Amino acid sequence: MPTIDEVSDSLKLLSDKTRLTIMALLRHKEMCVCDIVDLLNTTQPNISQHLKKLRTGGLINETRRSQWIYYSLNVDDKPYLKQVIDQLPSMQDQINELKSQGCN
Amino acid sequence: MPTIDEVSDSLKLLSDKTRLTIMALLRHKEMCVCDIVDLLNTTQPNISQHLKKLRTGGLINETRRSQWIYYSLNVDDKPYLKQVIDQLPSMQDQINELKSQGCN
DNA sequence: CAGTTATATAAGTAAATAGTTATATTAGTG
DNA sequence: CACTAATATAACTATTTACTTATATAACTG
Repeated sequence: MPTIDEVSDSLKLLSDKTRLTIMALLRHKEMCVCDIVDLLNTTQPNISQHLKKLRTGGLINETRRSQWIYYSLNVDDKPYLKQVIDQLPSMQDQINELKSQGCN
Repeated sequence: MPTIDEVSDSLKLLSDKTRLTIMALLRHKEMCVCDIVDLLNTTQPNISQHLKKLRTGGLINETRRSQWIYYSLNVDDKPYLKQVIDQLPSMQDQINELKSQGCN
């Protein structure tokens, strides 16, 4: 059973619109920073900072593959977040739109 | 399917420690303001303001019974919050402790 | 190694937010 | 109606937070 502090910390991370959208994106597949920057309408440092918070908070994983750093969901150990994340709206359309271009 | 904005607004309400604790309390039973003030360690105006936010955000109901205003959970229309709220730690011990005194 | 791409970090700013103290409102009671 | 109890509102303050711009780091490429 998680503590109130644990839950509120996790929810604080998810309660920001930009970060929640990132989570909704990563639900589909792992992505590198430039993918996310292209999909959300904001700057690279902004995304980098949000990713760092999600990473530090233990909600996502980071793995470098040559020059790209890929981020992916890491919420299997937080069952109390499962339903919220599972029920985020699909971002498939936005992802498809981007596919024609691609940041790399 | 809720929108990102809906979800992030709800999560913002839940992400505050005081408000999340209030929700954890109301999971057990409806309570009036003075009950909550006694259980959490803070002031009456602080609780009143948090209750107002939860109320405006549609997460709790308010009903007056003579001089007391009782608050209760109102999350049945938000399935994406169910698991988070269901898995909040039990507050039964704290509630029992208070029962011996009672604010009214 | 010089240039370029991907990402992170730093520093600053404006806005949002939680909490406090003081006061208002509403209802019950003698 | 005066008094008290329960709750809400207002005004203020300190802190947090998201975002921006500028710069640093790291990896790849000719």
